[in-house]
Amino acid sequence: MARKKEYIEEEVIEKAMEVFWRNGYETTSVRMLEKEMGINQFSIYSSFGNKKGVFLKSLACYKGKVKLELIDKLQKSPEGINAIKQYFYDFINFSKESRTNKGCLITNTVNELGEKADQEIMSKIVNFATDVKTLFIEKLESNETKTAETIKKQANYLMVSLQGLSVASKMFNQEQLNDFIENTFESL
Amino acid sequence: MARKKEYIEEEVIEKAMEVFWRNGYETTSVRMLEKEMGINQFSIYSSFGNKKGVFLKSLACYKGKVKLELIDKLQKSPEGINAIKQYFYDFINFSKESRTNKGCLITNTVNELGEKADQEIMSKIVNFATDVKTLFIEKLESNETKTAETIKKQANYLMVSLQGLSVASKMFNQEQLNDFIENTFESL
DNA sequence: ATTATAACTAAGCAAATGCTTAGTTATGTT
DNA sequence: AACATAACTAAGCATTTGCTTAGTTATAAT
Repeated sequence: MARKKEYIEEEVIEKAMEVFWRNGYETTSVRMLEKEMGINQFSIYSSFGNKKGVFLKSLACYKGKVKLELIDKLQKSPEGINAIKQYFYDFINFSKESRTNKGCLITNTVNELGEKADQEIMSKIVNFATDVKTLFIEKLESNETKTAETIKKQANYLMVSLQGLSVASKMFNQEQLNDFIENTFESL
Repeated sequence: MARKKEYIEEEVIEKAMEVFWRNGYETTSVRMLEKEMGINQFSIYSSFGNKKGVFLKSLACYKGKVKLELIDKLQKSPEGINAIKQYFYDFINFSKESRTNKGCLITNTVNELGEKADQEIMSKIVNFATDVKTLFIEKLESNETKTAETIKKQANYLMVSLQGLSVASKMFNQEQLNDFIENTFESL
């Protein structure tokens, strides 16, 4: 009946995600997306509605990538707290682009948009954070001597620490990041 | 000989700093600065050269404000590690604007611009971070049982933790932030 | 009072922003 | 082969971006 799409939406969104990850939401222009995604603006708007639409799909794509490269490994690991520690180390490599780091797309977005972030964007972010925290709690529960209160507190601690790692990876060297991770898990 | 300025540069820069702090560098437009600083674009450009010039002065202003409201107190405190802990708590209030937090302007900037930040901006940021870290080291040294190696590691740990607190304060509640701070200082 | 100087106002510049739309091309069904 | 449909190209829209400039107004030394 009609012409076929010359691109695969999942494929071009992966490219878009990379751009947002590198540059942030506001700094990424539709022209940049056009170039990196390799499709015309018309196609972008007909597939994803608007710039925010592209970003929302990019967040979903990021989530998928994190699951595949980080979450699954953590979930499968027989270790408790050490598995989370490994997750911290893995995250650094995950976010590494050449010499420096791009941080975490979620953390980047929170930091950029803060409270004035769009509803839909914010709920996707909170959603993601909750999933990670839940998994951390599961892993912390493998130590049966800890009370529920302790586990809750430690999960909060780890979540904030992870945010710190994301930002710090952009300006601190590997040694400093290692010092951070080692010290972070010393008290747990 | 000539007309007098109708504004005080230090005063209008304080306004500019607030805008950059709230919105980030790229998202802040010269029109926004014009409105908030209460002076015409001509005056902005004649006093500060360009947008980057305004930002550099804003960073200096921020540094002064941090010194006055946070650093001085830390420096004067007779306590060691507990003074740093208090610094963490004080920082949260310092960055608080109504309900949510603006984070730390320095951290915000690192996170936004990352490695592609302008030379001058980056050196101002590194400068600031070094000063804070030096002070942390001084405070850690008040415990004479710690080796230089331990102190170095703990200072790195605290610096990254502080970044985490900055970002996390934008989306986490007070209880979660408290859990973080308490746990952070547990191992020190 | 005249004059040189600099701070002001406001209009305007090219380029970039997010998004749209008129017109063309390919595709599967009849 | 003809047709309906949707994906394509590319030009264009109004608005905003950082920055400039022509023209006016206030100031202080002469």
